Amino acid sequence: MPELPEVETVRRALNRRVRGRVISSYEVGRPAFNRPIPARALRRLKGSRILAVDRRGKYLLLRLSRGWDLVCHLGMSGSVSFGSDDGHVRFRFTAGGMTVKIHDPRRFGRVTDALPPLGPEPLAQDFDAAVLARVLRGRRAPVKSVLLDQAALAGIGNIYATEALYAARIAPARPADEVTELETRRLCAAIKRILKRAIRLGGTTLSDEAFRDPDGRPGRFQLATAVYGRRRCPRGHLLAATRRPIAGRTSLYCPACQS
DNA sequence: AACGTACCCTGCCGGC
DNA sequence: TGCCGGCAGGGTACGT
Repeated sequence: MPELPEVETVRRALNRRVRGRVISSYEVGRPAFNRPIPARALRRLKGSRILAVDRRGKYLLLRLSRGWDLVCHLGMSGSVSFGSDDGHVRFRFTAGGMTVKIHDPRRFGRVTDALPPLGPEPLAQDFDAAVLARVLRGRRAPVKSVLLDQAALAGIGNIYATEALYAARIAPARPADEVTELETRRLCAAIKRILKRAIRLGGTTLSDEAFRDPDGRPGRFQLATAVYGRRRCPRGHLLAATRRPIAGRTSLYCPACQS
């Protein structure tokens, strides 16, 4: 479920509530996530102070005293809550009297202590068209596949890749290394603009059961999408959905506006 | 190395 | 109304 803007929304709320607190207890759900939480992480959890909550791509990082990070990924259906949400709790901890729960019906989320290799951070100061050009260079795969590849570029998922490619007027199936310099500049600007706007709107909530922030509030970016979740583009063209998915996901695009 | 595919899970939705 | 297939915002492990 959550892409960069949703994770950033969670990060901010979490940071406000738990920074500086010491973890006093935790509980692993039964069943927990699909992948187990490493025992070495659980062993040193209790007694660690949360120095800050950061984010890298779609990962939440709890910066802990004793020099390590608890790394949380919300998978496709994960959410973080302080209070409610009593079903499907896969992991929870209490820090300074505040209980944080990770709720995840599909169990694709994971809690661990190390990050996989990740590409550049699209909202970092130094992310520009030259960096994006390096990401795309030498890749014959569809440009959308490369955007979704977390080792190439961190944080982008299907919603924001779809929106950014529409805004940059690039068809998702275009081979990445055939994207021109001008298009790369448009794509870079679109990625930054769209991610920032989505963060400002608190992320995307596609349905009642979908993403909520830790206080239970839905996002509002779904009201601002140009193509995702729509039938026609803003210029009135009928959108197409690729039956042959790109990178295992269906792709929505406007054949008239994107090439 | 880069790319495609299968797989991991549960819940919802539309079609019959 | 009820059942069933298809689909969903994620990553990972493989084979080529």
